[in-house]
Amino acid sequence: MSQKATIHDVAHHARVSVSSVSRALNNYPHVSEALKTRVVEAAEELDYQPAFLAHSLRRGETNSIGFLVGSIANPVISTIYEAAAEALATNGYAVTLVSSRNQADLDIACLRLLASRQVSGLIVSSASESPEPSRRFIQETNIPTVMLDRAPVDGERVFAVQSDHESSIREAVFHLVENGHRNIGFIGGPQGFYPTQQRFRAYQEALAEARIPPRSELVRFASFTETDAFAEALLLMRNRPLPTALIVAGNIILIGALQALQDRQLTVGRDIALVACDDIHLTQLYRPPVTVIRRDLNLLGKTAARLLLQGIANNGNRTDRVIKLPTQLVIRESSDYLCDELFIRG
Amino acid sequence: MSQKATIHDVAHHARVSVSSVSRALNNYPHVSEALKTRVVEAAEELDYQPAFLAHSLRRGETNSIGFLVGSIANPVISTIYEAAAEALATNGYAVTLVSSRNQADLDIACLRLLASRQVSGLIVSSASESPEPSRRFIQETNIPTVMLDRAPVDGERVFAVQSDHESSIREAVFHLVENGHRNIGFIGGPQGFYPTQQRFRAYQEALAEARIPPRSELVRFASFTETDAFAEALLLMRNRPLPTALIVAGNIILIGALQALQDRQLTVGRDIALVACDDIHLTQLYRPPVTVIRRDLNLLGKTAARLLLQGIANNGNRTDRVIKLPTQLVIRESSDYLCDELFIRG
DNA sequence: ATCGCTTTTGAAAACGTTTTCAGCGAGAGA
DNA sequence: TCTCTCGCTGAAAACGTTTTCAAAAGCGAT
Repeated sequence: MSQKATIHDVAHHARVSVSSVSRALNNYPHVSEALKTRVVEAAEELDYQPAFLAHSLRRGETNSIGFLVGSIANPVISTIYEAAAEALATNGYAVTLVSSRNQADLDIACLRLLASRQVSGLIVSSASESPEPSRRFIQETNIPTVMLDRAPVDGERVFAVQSDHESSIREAVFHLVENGHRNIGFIGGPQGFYPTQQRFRAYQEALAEARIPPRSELVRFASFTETDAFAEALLLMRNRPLPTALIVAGNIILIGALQALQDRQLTVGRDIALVACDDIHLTQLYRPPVTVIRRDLNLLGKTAARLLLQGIANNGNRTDRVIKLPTQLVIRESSDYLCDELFIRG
Repeated sequence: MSQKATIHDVAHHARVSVSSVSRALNNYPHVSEALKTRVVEAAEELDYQPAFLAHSLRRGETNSIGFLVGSIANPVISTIYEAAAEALATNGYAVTLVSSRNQADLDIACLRLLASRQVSGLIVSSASESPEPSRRFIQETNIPTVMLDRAPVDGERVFAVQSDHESSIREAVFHLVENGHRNIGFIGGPQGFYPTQQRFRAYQEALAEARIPPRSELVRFASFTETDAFAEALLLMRNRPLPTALIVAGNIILIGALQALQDRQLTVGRDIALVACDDIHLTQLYRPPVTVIRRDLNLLGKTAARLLLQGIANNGNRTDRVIKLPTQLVIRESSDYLCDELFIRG
């Protein structure tokens, strides 16, 4: 009673063999009612809990999945994590979380760690700009994997769940153009970062469609730190022409951008229109409230978990490989006004 | 090469016994240089990685620690997590994170899950209001545990790292009193929640010291959701007298409180002075910037990791049981003005 | 009664390590 | 030369399960 009871103790207590105990407790066929009840009673009496390690070693499956993030301090990621982890937990999986601290070169080490722990599946939301080694690793290790907001890797059992950044960015650009803006700035994350690529491309295409010539002085890319975003935003504000509107592609970037705007004494919603990505608390509470491209982070996490569980169960059969979830432009005061230049030009 | 190489393969390749391979790779004494180099070469050639499960099963130690949180979407917790996890990772530990979703009754299930995974240590930052079963469980399971901002449990190897909420709350109260406030409100988390208790007690004591009679109409407690905090804050604002200053004990609570203030058309820094806990991005970017009780979350996480590692290594020897980290009142515009009533009274 | 089939059970192998135990040389002391 | 120690190595046990294999038991049909 003081130490952990093993399956042998249960077998001894119930006066049966260990194999019978295992069968009885795992609901195998061909085990008599009498034996089963005796075993269950004995197990309860001894408070028997199967040893996870021995179980997994023999079974070759750990019932745990690895979650790789760039930083869990990012509220978007932590929300997705929370949703995915809940879904996974209800299916009996524990999740071990590792953070690469937004350092691309640490990604591969984190993946190796998780693989060496023999996780049954992988959810990857790392921040690598040039994920070649990681991609190859995932590919050849063949652990069922779902990538969050990344281009899917070629591989038997690699899935992806993405957000439809493009359509909402386009919508945002048109919204700004309609309000008279022609100098629309863009600050994104690292250029190799998939969501940044998607958003930037949509931004460019929408501008072209609106017959507004692109100006490189109006776009900047930052790393994942708010200090860097702050610096890049300041640089953007030093250029001429000054943007009358700004699309900020990322919630950490938004922090830096807002700092920069305050630093330059620019009033959001009057001097400059602002559109941000992801509806975090800050965007709602900021004065004026900031226009935002919203997505259902909860759904994103749940979908990732579902896809992964399917991938684990289906054992490589063909299912949907990548799912793209919708986004939604929520217009708030930060951008809901007519640009001065509209009148100047008009 | 296609499948994983086992220690037997290495032994065969190097023409030695498996036991020698194990000894050579684990730097045991009494192994000749010649044999060692041969083994190491063979291991590298086969890209041998010890099977985690077998290793842990035999060794009786998983080199992984469990982290229980109420919600990882709370930015304070995720920051602490990030710091602790980094320190643990550099010491060779992986951490499996489980969230009780702020439901006290789920705490015990989460702990059981982690215990069944045979974690080597535990960091607990759950939100249980009445953690009796959890406390008992931790106590009797005797896994080295550090509790974050909780009253330490009695147990051989249970530690705690806390923050000195009291002194800064006192300081905050005196700061508000000096500025002429006498109706100082307080909104906290659940009453059984340790940090709330500490903060509320300090609030009461400071008021008493300033010879301001306590008024129950000025204090409210909320759960961990911002919607509940919003509701409680609204209730507080319906009472009379209206507070001229408000201490908000928690970052999630702050969200709800700010929503309520905006809802009631009260301008922070003019109609009402605001002091919040924990310096998140929002508090710096809000206009006016909000006065805050800051603590070094990074240090908190690192300290927890250090304490836990000591607890695991020392095997129950006496070390510091609880460490209390300093906090710091950072006065910003949200409270840095004189209260109107000062003049009315004066 | 014997045979064949099905259900039920136990013994033992297997998972991949670490650790214990014993054996084998070689050199030292008697 | 014989023993004793000491450094090194291999065989095998152990960790706690699951799974395979074989055997026993029950049972209807020949």
